[in-house]
This record gives sequence, structure tokens and C-alpha cells, in this order.
Amino acid sequence: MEEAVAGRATRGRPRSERARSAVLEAAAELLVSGGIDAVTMEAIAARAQVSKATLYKWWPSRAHVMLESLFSRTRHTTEIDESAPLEEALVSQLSLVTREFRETETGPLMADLVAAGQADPDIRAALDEQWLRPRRQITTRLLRAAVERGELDPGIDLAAAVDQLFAPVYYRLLLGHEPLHDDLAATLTGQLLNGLRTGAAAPKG
Amino acid sequence: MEEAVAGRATRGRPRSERARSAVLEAAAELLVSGGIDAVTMEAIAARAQVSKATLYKWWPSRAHVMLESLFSRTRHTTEIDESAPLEEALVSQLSLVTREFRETETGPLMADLVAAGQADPDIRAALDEQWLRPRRQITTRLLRAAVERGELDPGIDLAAAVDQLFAPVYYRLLLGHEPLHDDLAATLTGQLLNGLRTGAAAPKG
Amino acid sequence: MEEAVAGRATRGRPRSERARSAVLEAAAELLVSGGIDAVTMEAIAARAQVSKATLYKWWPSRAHVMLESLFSRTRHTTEIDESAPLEEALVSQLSLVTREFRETETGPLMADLVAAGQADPDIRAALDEQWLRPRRQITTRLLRAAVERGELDPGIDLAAAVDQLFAPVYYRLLLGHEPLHDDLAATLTGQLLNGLRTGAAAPKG
Amino acid sequence: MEEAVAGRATRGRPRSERARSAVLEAAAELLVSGGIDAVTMEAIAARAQVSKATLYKWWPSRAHVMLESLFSRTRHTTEIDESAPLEEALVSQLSLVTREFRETETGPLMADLVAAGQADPDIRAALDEQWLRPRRQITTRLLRAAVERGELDPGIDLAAAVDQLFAPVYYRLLLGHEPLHDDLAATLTGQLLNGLRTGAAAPKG
DNA sequence: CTCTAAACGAGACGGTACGTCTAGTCTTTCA
DNA sequence: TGAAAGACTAGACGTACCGTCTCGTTTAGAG
Repeated sequence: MEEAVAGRATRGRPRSERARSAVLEAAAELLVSGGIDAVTMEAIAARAQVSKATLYKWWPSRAHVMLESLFSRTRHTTEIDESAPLEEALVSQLSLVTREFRETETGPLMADLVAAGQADPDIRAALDEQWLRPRRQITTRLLRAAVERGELDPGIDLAAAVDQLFAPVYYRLLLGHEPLHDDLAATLTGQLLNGLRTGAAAPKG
Repeated sequence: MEEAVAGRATRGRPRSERARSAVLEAAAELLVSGGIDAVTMEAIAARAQVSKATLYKWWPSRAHVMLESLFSRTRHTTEIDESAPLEEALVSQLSLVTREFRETETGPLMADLVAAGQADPDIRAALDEQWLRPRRQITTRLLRAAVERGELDPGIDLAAAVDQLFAPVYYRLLLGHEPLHDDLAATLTGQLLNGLRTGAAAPKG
Repeated sequence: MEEAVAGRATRGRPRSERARSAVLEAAAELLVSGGIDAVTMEAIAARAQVSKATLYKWWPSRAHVMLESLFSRTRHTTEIDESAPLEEALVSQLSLVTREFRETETGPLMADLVAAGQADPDIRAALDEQWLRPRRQITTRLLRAAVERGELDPGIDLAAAVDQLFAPVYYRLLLGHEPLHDDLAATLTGQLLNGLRTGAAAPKG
Repeated sequence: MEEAVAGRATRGRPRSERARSAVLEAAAELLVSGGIDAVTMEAIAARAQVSKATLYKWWPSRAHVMLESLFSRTRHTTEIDESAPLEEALVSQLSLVTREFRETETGPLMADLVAAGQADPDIRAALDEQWLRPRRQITTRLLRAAVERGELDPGIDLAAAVDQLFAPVYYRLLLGHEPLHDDLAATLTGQLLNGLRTGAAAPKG
């Protein structure tokens, strides 16, 4: 028996890779050029030379297309050095996200997806599972290790701590009342680790 | 001429108060009963017995109706005792918002408005100016006074600190990965004031 | 009280006559230029500069548009001189229809409407009531008067007789196996009145 | 090469008889159960367990499938006794068709095929050649023989006469303004042969 | 006590995207 | 190499809501 490969053995015509990637590209281009409202199923289909039927067959909604478009473009913001000192690791992780949001179209895309998630639980779930949770898990792991090393207070609420690091970034992304400037990652990390009280901070050293 | 009151002196029929309040009520009812997607201009007009023309005359968009509906219902979450001790004041302020979001329709409404703000800068601005900024200003004032009293480190970034208190609440409201439980306000405040490091926390006294 | 007129008293914006006539014209033009398959609701809307919503509001289907288009164009084929001698009146009536079908777009339009009627009972009913029945009634009246004058056998089946005059015209229109030539009206009338048998015919004078 | 059998000698897999008959059956069943609109290529393929490609390979359109379905079921309406007396033979021929239309699904099927013929010349041609013409030819032959025997006036228009016998049946089938009742065949034949005029009819003996 | 003008309800309008459907074609694997 | 499976492009379907536009009808203050 020669055919050793995983064996797919599906019968009919296989899914067109051309269609898939053309759709994701079209969605990204439309987003960049015309904003979220320009990303209609109609427009995606027209630009990608794909029929609406095919679109709806593989993606249940506009937002799902954008989700996949997002994930297919940005993977690297999870790649940090977890063996670095705690504060350094946290700052590095936060910096990656902050810069990605500020300097690429990932920022507006993410904002729009969070918005879409309010009306569509599927979007919200996908966003959480495929984007937020992996990042939160890394941070939780970092903090828990520090607790075990005796660096952090064992009584802390890890979930709340993680949110105090990440939430401000998304909050500013969505509301825009303050910019996502370069020092933000370090400031958030420093203030949370050391607290705001006078003297409490023996910052870095 | 008796009419000495300030200006106006418009001739025609005055704006109908009935229409105004009927619209705001209709919007709120629709939101509660059918979610954000049920709040269409068409539906508001039908339910409020108001013509679409009137609707568009006074509110430029669906989201503006919801904004006014929001503001006309919740004012009291800014009313805290600023003379209380710092931690107590902060916890009290955060608790008010958290409870309001968790227990009334203000939560979903706010989430939808933040979402709407992604596509409409007017919404975003109104949300910031009429809701977020007043609350941030109170918190900033509290923190600045504590700095001046010598309780807090003068080097802290006030804007970032405020976000580390409030952002997690909105973040959880929008993403739903963790609940808005009762202890959240105290946890966020305690962890930020005292920091996470071992020993640093001699929380309160 | 001056206002004595019937009073329309409709409240909202009145129906646009422009839209109505543009639709009927567009439908006719599309039919002529591209055949029945070109007459889609989509194309009518586009050509008439009318929204699809308006189209569907006033006409439940494509075929109803064509029906009204037909009726708004041809009324005169019922105008014959009923006081003429029987054979002359019948030939004249049949000739009008035959020529109308052969020389104008009413022929193909009628054929398509009969076809549409197979799938849509509304079409079939409208076609019968508004087109066929009025014409059949005239013919029935002519024949009945002739019976009463003693010209025709009182035992004849009027409905069948009418069909033996008209049906061949529609039959040829739909099947096309024989042309709708000029003599057809006279031939059908003569053969039916006089019969096919030898000698029976003392055909005319 | 052993395969010596007569002819064929085509290479590859032979056409599947299973597919052919399953398609024709499926088409008939769909027509009966859901009317003409239920007979889509899609539905036929699904019901017959046949791929659409195969369907299109052997039948160029939906209507061709229905045509073949029609012809594969009804052949016997041409089998009459041409040696019978003229009126008897004509009535017998008309009766066969009338009953077939009234009592089986051939009626609606024929109506739909005539309808389909308006949009598809192939259908119209097939319908004429394979169904209508054979029947018209028999009638024409009967009438011509009667002319030669001196029973009928030699001046008659045979084509028109045939239409005056058959057209009313199809006309009623398509328009439905009058039923295809049992006496129709006799009435149509009698009225045409004897004419409508008083006294002319000394019908039969 | 009129006149006038703005705001009102009703509702039709052109436009656009929606999500579904069927038509035909194309590309695989199976027999 | 034909057939079954099924993915593909194309485009019409009928619906919903958008924001605008007439209408005829109130409802006040100005004259």
C-alpha cells in the first residue's frame, strides 16, 4: 500500500484555496480603504470574485470573515521570552500588543470585532478563545510563577491583575480618550507591581 | 411687551415633549426586550407613534437616541463622598458603576454604545464627554489630593492609574470572560494601591 | 360647506404616478428588447429608477407587472360594431385580435402571460377576468342574439362555439405550428357557422 | 480483443440506465407532489441520486426532462380506429386526449410544457414534433379521406379545421375558464361538422 | 380672532445590503 | 472514462432598514 498519507479521501471537488485567501485579502483591503462599514458581504464577494453563496457557506457572517482575516495576519504577539525577569517579560508582552494596535490595522480591526461581538455571541466567543485567552494565559503563567518564587503576594487575584495590565490598552483603543503611547506598557506594569503608595515602590533598582 | 424671558421667541408650534419622551422610552423598551438589533429607527418610530421625520429631526442617528436614553436614566453613579478616605472613596465609586452595569440594562446599553462608537465618532465623543470624563475627573481628583497629602507617590501616571481602576470593568462588560462580581471594586483598588509584590502590601491597617 | 368632492383624505405621501408609469414602460421595453427572461424585477427596478421595495409594494410579482403593462396598452380590441350582420361582426372581432397578436408585442406578451399563469393562479385569474372574459362575453352575446333571431340552431353549446372561434388563435400563438394569417378570422368563422359537410354550406352569397 | 459483440464498442463506462429511469421517475414524482415549481434540476438530482453534471449531460434543460418524462408515459392516445365513420373517429380521438388531460397528471404536465415552450424554442419544437404533429396528422388524414369520399366540402381549410377541434381542449387546459367535461369531444365535433346555422344540422341520423 | 409658521403623523420614495435560492460549470475520487 | 459528490461563479429573489420627501393636520404666538 503506497498511499500512506493522512488520507482525506473526500469525494467531491475540494474547497478552493484561491477563494479562501481571496476573501481574506479582500476583507482586509476593504477594511483599510473604507473602514468597517465598507466591509459588506456584497463587497467582499465582488472584490474577491467569489459568489455570495460560497461566502456564506464558509463564513456565517461578515464578522467571522474579519476574525479569520485578523488571525491569519497576526500571530507573533504571543512570542515573548517567558524566562526573562517578571517585570521585563510583562512589559515586553504588553509592548508587543500596544505597538501592534497602534501601528498596524490590527488596532481598528480589533476594535470593530469587539464591537461586532456585542451583537454576535459567536464573535465574542471566537475573539476570547482565539485571541484573548491565549494571551491572558501567558500572563497568568508569568504571575503564578512569580508567586511561587515568592516575588508576588500569594493573596492576589490573578484574573483581576491580568485585567489591570491588559484592559487599559483595549479601553483606550475603544474609547480613544488617551493615546497608546510607548511608555504605557512600562507604566502599567510598574504601577501595578509596586502599587501607588508612597515609598511602597522600590521600583526596579 | 411682557415676554422678557431669554430669547427664543419662536413662532410656530413648539417641540412636542410627548414625542421626545415617547422616543426615549420606546428605545429603552426595545433594547430590553429585543437586544440592540431590535432598536432600529423604524421600530422606535412605530412604537413611539412618532414619524421617522421627527425622529431624524431631533436625533441624527440610532445611537444618539440610545445615548440620550442612557443619560436620561442614570445620573447617580457620580454621587460619591469625596471626603472619605482614599481607598474607601475609590471602592465606593467603582462599586456604583459595577453594580449599575450588572443589575440594570445600563450594562448592555453601555456595551452597545461603545460598539456603536467604533463606527460613529459622534457617539464616541458624546460617550466620553458626557459619561466617562466626568467619572474619570472625580477619580483623578481623588488621586491627586492623595498625592498632595503625601499618601501616593508623586511620580505616578494619573491617567494610567485611573484606567487601571476603570478599564477592567468595561473590559469585562464587553468581553465577558470574567463576571462583574461584588469584590471586584475592592480587589482592583487594593491591588493597584498596594502593588502585587510580597510584603509591599500592608493593606490598610 | 364648499368641499363637496369625493374627498380622498389619504394621509401620507401620495403614490407616485411617475413610478407607476415608469415601471410599466420599463417592463414593456425589457420585454421587447430581451424577451420574457429579461423582464426581471431587478431589471425593471433599475431601468425605471424605482426601488425594488416600491415594486413589490404595488405588484406582487413580475407577472402582475406584465399584466398591467398589457392592459394599459391595449383596450381597443373589444370595440366592434355589434349591430353588424353576425358573420361580419365575428370576423371583425377575430381579426382585431389576430392582427394585434401578429403585429404588436401584445402577441408574445400574451403568450408569456398564459405561460406565467400556469404557475400563478392570480395571473391566470386576472388574465381571464380582465382580458378573455370580456371578449368571450361579446361573442356570446352576438351568438345568442342570432339564436334568438332564428339564424342559429337553438341547441348549440355557446361556450364551445366561442372556443372554436378563439381557441385556434391562442393555440397558434402558443405553439406556432401555423401562422396567424389574414384569412384566419374569416375561415374560422365560415367553417364553424356553415359546417364542414358538403352542401351544408351555402357560404355567404 | 475478445469483445466482439455487435456495435457499440465505446470505451469507458457505459451510460447508466439506472440514472436515466431514476431521473424520469423523480421528475414525475416531483411534479405530482409539488407542482411544476418543485421540478428543479437541483431537486431532480437529489431525489434521483444523480449528479447535476450527469443531468445536464443528457438533458439540456428542466423542460427536456419533463418532455421525456411525458413521452415515456403516454403513447396510447394516438391509437384510434381510423376505419370508423368520420364523426365517430374524431370524437373518439378527441375523447382520448380530453380524458387523459382531465384524469391523469398529463394535463398539468402538458400545460407546463406549453408554458416552458414560450421561453425555450427547443421545447416548443419537441412538443410539436413528438406530440402535437402526430395527432394532427391523424386528424388531417381522417378529414382528407372524408373530403375524398365526398362527405366534406372540398374547399375547407384542413389545418384550421383541425385546430377548431383540438385548440379548445388546450385552450381550456391552459386557461381553465371552462371544464374539460365528457361531452366536449362530441360537441366540438358535431358543431364543426354541421355548423351552427339553423336547419343545417341534421346531425347524424 | 384671525393669520402664520413650525412641528407633527403618516407613509411612499430611491437605495443598498441582506441571506437564500437555482442555474449551470468545474474538479475531484470511485468504480 | 463515465458517474457521483459536491464546490464553484453568477445573479435574481423577496425582505428590511436606511434617510429623505411629500402630504394634510395640529398648535402655538403674533398681529
